[in-house]
Amino acid sequence: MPVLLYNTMSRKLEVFQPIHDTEVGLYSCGPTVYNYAHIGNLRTFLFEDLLKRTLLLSGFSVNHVMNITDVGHLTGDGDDGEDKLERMAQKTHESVWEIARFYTEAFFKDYDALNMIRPNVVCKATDHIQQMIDLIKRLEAGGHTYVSGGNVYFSIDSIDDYGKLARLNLDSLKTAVREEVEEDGNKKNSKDFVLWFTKSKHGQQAMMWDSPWGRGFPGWHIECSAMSMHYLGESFDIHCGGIDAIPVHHTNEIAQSEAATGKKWVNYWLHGEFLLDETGKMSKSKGEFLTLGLLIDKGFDPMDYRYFCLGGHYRSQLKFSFESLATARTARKNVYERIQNLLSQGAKQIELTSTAALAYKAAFLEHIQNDLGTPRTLADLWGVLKDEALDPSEKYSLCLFFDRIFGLRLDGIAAVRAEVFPQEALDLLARRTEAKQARNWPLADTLRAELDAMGYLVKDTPSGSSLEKKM
RNA sequence: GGUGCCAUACCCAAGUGGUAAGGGAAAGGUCUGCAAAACCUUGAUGCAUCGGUUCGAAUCCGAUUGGCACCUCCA
Repeated sequence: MPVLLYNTMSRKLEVFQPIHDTEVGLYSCGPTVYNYAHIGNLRTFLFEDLLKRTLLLSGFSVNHVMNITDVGHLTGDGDDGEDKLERMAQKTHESVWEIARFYTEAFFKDYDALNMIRPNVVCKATDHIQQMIDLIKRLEAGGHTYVSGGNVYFSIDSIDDYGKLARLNLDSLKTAVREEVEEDGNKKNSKDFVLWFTKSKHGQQAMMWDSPWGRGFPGWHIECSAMSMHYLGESFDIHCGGIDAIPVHHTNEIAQSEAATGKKWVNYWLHGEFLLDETGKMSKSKGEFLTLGLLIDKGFDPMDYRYFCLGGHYRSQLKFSFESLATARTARKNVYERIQNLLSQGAKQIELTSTAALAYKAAFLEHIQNDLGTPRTLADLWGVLKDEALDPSEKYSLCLFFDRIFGLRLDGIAAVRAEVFPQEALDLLARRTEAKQARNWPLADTLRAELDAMGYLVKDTPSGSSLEKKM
């Protein structure tokens, strides 16, 4: 079955066809490691994980490359831009290397907690300075660069299709420079961008390398071009990232990559939409800094956030609130409980053969392969769980199949809750049962309240009373 | 100022021409000493407003209103 993906370049749904048969080259713009990732950042990585899982389930092999931006990510695009890592280093009095390392580790901790499949290659910008210098040399040889004020710039007027991804209207952009943004007087065209810095107004950079243009550091955009081509070749299949990368970062990547090779660089561009909070766009500087760690501190499981993201389509803005997250948590727990019940009924993983089960599987594939229709597949999941015509093993097996996309760790659910209750709680429960038998309702209710205060829920069933740990 | 996106029930959210997925919340019921839990049932005659195209529109076109994003580091 074909996989349909929305390509930002064409603004259309396209049938996905890799360059090499069934092998897919996938590059995703990784994190900037000067701070924790917030849950909006993580949403984009979740979308990429879903994409990768969909390709894998569809029979492709995926070579996934992700970069770590540990240098050159400036707060501004002019030659006076300050490096985010440098600024954080000044604030915390740690070295930029320590900061980058710390937040890289923190990033992958979140990555694993959200059950995302790790990339095949994780590459740090600082390990690939030579590839960047080589690429700049090629651009220089091709007449696409100029040196001004000590920095090497890419000249967008040296190519004729600048801005094709974002469909930029260059004339109107030139006149729309905002007042508070200081113009970089070194640029011939205001949309030109820096490939190599040797000058920065903001003191000494800790990270500097020798280059043909002097000791300095690379611009942000060149890193993705250099590393993606290094690992995936001069033309590859998919490049993805957040929607904000379209007008500047990806636009500049395309310009320099295609100017250097003279070839079409990437065939499919996929972008994830933003997660919004109550005030609009989520940012690290405004309002509550929402990290996965904060969610966990508030009692949520990373899978709650994963389920929450599954509920919205990746190309739509999604509104985050703790209320919505709690909704997702309840829903997710209900799924887990139903699966637990299936296991209690003796459900096992089997090969699906019935017409009904195969129909569910086919519908699921159709939905996920249609531009990652995760909200629809969640509905498929509920349809399966509630369908009386399916037997427990069929339901369970379908759930596990679906989970190859969902990644909700449904395969880790055990048949019975292996919970051990403290003797104190069991004693209280026993006393309550006695009280009930003696029809001493006030005492029974008091004991129930005590257990509740201890964090245990009492469940009365026809076969007796039992405890459950409150979640 | 320029560009683009969106507007679906109490909330979140699918659905791009054929008569409104799903989840949560809520209500009712069964059960219960009473609760909780569990299980069952119920939900938009309508998809911001107005007009148009069509046999037929939430879905296409136009206008209006409202919200958001990007153009500046940002996932």
